[in-house]
Amino acid sequence: MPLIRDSLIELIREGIHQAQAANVLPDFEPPDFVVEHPKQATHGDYATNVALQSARLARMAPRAIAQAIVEHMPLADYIGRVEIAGAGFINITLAPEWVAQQVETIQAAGATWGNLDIGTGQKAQVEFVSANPTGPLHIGRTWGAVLGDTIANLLEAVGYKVTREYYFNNAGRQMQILGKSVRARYMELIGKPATFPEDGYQGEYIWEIARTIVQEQGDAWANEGWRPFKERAEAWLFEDIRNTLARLGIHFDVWFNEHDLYTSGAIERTVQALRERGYAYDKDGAVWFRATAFGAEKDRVLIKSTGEPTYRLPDIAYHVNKLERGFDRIVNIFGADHKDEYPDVIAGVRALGYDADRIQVVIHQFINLVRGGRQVRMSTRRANYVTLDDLLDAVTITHPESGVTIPGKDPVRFMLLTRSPDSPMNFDLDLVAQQTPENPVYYVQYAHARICSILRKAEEEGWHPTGPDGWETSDTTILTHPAEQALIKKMLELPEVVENAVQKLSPHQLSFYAMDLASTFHTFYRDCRVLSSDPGEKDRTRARLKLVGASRIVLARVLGLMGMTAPERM
RNA sequence: GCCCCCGUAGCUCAAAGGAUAGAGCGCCUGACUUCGAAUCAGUAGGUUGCAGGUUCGAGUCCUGCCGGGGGCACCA
Repeated sequence: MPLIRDSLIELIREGIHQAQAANVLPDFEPPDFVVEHPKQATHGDYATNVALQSARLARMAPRAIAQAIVEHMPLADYIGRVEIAGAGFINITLAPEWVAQQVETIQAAGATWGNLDIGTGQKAQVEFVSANPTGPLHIGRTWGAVLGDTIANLLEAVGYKVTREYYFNNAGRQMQILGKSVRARYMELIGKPATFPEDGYQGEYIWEIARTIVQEQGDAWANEGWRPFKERAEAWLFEDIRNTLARLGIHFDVWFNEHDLYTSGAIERTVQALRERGYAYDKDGAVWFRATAFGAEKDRVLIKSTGEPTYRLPDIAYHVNKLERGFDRIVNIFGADHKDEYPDVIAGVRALGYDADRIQVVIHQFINLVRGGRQVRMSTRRANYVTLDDLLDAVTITHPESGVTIPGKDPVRFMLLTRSPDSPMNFDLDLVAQQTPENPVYYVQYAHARICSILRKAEEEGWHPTGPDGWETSDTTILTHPAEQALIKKMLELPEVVENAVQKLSPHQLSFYAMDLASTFHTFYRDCRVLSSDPGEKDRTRARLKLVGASRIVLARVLGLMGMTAPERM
């Protein structure tokens, strides 16, 4: 079934056509118009500004246009009332009987509720995190991690076959410094003279890696250069990064290694192809990319006069590789520091004749770490950062009474998903430390736990979902109470929220929807007693249990899309 | 100097060019003998950084300015 919103747009377009055919409206091309959920409940469930948008084209008063559209648009079974209001808005209210019946639809869809057929049969790839293995993941990386994983979840929900990919640079100078840093600590541990590199990594983890090597090798590496230390450190850090990401609920399908682009010859082929097409040339001993051919201010160096490629070359080769793997849609999650870089990559891909429109980039701003009211600048090199592991430890809470533990990924993911990626974020460590149960994260989860509690209680009292008289088979058309209707309508919005979030690559809409849904459920809970021992209320109890069951499905689904747990008790 | 993002309630943040700018936290008031009070109902809190412009209509689009962040490499 198409989205109600899209279906309404069709009906309205048809209304315009019919009115034009009847000469009630003059001929004009219907403008782009929106069908949205009005802020005010008295304005119905959906509203459109089509008449206002058409006023100039039709040379008529908006209200008169609205009148003509309303009189000529076909009705559907889900439409209850159509009204003209204000300056010329058309307000549409859903039919209560139809709404009530939709509980059945949601129950039948189960865990697939909210899924759409946008990318069915297509392959998508999301590249995110992609931090170089020079240290543990810090808080600054967390936003990209959560954004990428949630966008991947959303793409899966709309039908794409999704590959989650982590690209890491293990060929550059930073890795060499890492190796030298570890080597220096190692030498110190086995009592050999060593000088720590001036620009070395100062974190405690360098000592840990060195101690690991001492355990494994004793002093056998005393005469080794930095290379084996770099190899061992890289492996150690990857283990660490992988574990940290797993705690966030993130699992990658592909760990793409920059080094492979060299060994496979992809780098060489990329330069060659650019040369052949006239987009690469030699100057001052370096190889340049003709970025100006694609609107850039100046050309960029691909290979330095020292013979080393700049980051641009492997990045272009990598994206060519992605496209050759046949992805229909490629999403990159970058921090704001890469904002001016990716146009070069896109240009490079385009220069080689590939369809760069398949590539989308989500840029997120930086996390501004605040402690004691002051900004903390993060730097891996100077070991001035808060690790994601430490953060996850700090926000994992166990409720003293129930003994239920809510993993740290829940508040972390939720918090990051209440921000638009465009908006810079202040992350106050003092506030994180004094986590309270009043956090909206727990508000949403509490609604789910409360639902589970009702269903448990129902079970105890003999109300079963299946079997003879099971509530899953109940007739829900009696659910006409305003709180029941409001709850069902809110659940019906999920597919639209998913569609919006995918289209705008803005997963933060999920968290606001989740809070809204939880709130609507809590209001229903207050107004509508579910379990009744009155024999005359049997049908109502069964129908409401079906509604509660559907609410659980939708809440769990949203939490799942956000990568959070849906606790049955807390 | 040039380019990009941001500026909305005390704080953290939402808001397809639409109707009276919304949540959460915090403040204040009330509600547990009843399916979970991690809840609910209510109060207070705003010149959407400033000044112009476009539009029937601007937090949203355009111009200028102020403030914060990011970039402007033969670093990644």
